Amino acid sequence: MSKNSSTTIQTVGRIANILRCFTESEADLGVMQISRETGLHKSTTSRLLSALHQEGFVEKSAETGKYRLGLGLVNLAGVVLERQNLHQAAQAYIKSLAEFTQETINISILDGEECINVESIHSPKSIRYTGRLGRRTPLHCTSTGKVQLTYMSPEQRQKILSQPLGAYTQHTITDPITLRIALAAVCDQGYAISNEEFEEGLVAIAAPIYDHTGEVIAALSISGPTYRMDSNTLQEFALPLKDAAKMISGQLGYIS
Amino acid sequence: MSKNSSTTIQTVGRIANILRCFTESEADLGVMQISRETGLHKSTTSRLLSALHQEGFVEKSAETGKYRLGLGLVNLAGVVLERQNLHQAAQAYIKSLAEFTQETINISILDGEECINVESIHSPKSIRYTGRLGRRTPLHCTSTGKVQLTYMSPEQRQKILSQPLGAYTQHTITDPITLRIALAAVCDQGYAISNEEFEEGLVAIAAPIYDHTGEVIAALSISGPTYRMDSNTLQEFALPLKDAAKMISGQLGYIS
DNA sequence: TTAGGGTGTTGCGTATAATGCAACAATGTT
DNA sequence: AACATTGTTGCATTATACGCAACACCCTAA
Repeated sequence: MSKNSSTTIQTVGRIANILRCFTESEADLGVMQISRETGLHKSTTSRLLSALHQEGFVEKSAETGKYRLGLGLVNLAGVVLERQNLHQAAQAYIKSLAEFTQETINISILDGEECINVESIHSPKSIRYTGRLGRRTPLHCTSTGKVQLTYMSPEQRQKILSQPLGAYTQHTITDPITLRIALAAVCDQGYAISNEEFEEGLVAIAAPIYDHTGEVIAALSISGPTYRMDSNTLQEFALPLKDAAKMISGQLGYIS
Repeated sequence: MSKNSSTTIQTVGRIANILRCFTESEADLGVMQISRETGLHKSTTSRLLSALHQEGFVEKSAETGKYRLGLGLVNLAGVVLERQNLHQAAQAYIKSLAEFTQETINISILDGEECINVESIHSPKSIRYTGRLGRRTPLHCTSTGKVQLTYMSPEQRQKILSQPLGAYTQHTITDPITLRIALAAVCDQGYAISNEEFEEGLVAIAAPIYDHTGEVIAALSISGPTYRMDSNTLQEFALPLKDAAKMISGQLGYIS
C-alpha cells in the first residue's frame, strides 16, 4: 500500500510519506521496509533517510542499523505546543481534575477534520485510556470531537457531516441527522459525551475551551472505562469539567 | 545569516532550515522573512512552504497569510516520545516531586552533544524556570547536562570536553580540568548541581535515570531561582530527587 | 485618487540535482 | 558454503526543482 499525497514538490511528499511510516507499533524500520511501504526505490530511500538523519529528523540505531524518528521532531513540536498558551494555562487545572477524577485527562484541538491531542495526564489506574500526545481522533464519535463540531462554523460542519461517518463501534452515530440532534444537546448542556462510540468500553466527556476572542479553540476531556464512567459518575464529573474548562478559558483571556 | 548543513539531498536540508526558522519568539513568518533567513529564492521558499503546508508540517494563517509550524510535527513527535517509556513511567513521580518542591521539574535526554527536554512540570510560582518540551540545552553548564556527561562513555566525554566550552555566565565552568573534577563529585554524590552556570539567577539539581540495561538514559532535575534554591534547600531536595529518579528507573526495569 | 514599496504566487525554459541502475559490501539463514 | 536479503555508492540520464520575470495584492502615503 503506497501512501500518496500529490505535492508541488516531490521530495517534500516523499519525506512526509517516509516519516509517516513510523508508528508506535512500528517504531524501528529498515530501508527496505520503508522502500516497500512508500514505493520508492531502495537507493532513493536510503539517501533520503541518510539526509533526514543528518538533520536530526530520524535516528539510526547503531546496533540494528534501523531507523527511527528523531528528537529533532520533538524540538519543532515544542515550538508548536508552546505557541498555544494552553500548556501553561491548563496545567494546574488539569492536574487537579486528574486528581479528583482519577481518570485520564486530555486536551485536544481541531486540525482539519480531526482532533489532535496536545495535552494529556494519564489515569493512575491500570485500566485506562491513554491518549498520547499528537494522537489524532475522528470528530463524529469522540467527546472532544463533538465539542469541536458543535462550535465550528456551520459551513465546516456541513462539509464534514456530508461525508460518510465511519462506524468505529456498534454505538457510533453514523447518521448525520441523529448526530446533529446530539450536537444541539451539547450546545445546551455545555459538554459532550461519547459512550463507546469510538472504542468499545471507552466513555468520555468533554467541554469547550475558549480563547480571548471567544472562539472555541480546544476541548478538555475526561476518559475512562465504561464500568467506572456510569451515568452517575458522568453527572458528577460534568460540573468540575466545565469549571476547569472555564478556568482555563479565563487564563486565555476569555470573559464569559 | 544563512544556516547551512551540507546534506546529501539538497531539499531535505532546505526543508530543515526552513522549519528551524520558526521559534517561540518568531512563531509566524512570511515567505520573504524565511527567504532572507535561509538565503533561498523567494519563489523556491514559497513553493517549499506550500508543499510543507500540504503535508501538515506548517500551517498558513488565513488572516495574515503568514506561516507557522503545523500540528503534523506534534503528531510525529508523539511517536518519538511514546517510544521512551519515560513519559508513563515518570508521571506520578515527577508530579509528587513538583508538589513537594514547588519548583520546575524537567526530564531531559542526551541528543548528540546537547540535552533535550522531554518532560516538564512548571513551578506554580510566578518566578520560575520554564523548560519547554523539546528545548535544547548545553551539557557542560546545566545540571542535567553534567549528569549526562558523568555517565556517558569516556570517548564521548573526551570528545566534548576537548572542544571549547562556551561561557554562558560568569559562573560557567569553561576549564575542562575543573569540569572533570566536578563530574567526579557528581559520580560520588549521585547528583549534579548547576549554580548559575547556564543562566544568571538559575540554580538546578539533577539525578540520573537508568533503564533496564543499567545505562543512564535521562536526567531528572529541579530548577528554580537562586534565592529559593540556596544550599540548604538543595540539600533538602537532593534525597527526594534521587529517590524519584530511582523509582522511575525502577519502572523502566532497572535493578539497583 | 494614484503612485509606490513591499510581499506572495505562478508559467516557462533551463540546468542542476535527485534518480534508478547495477555492482558491491555486509549481514543473516538454510 | 551457498544463498537470500539488506544497505550503500559511483555513474550516466532525465526528470525535477530552480530562478527569472511578470503578475496580482496588499498596504501606506502623497
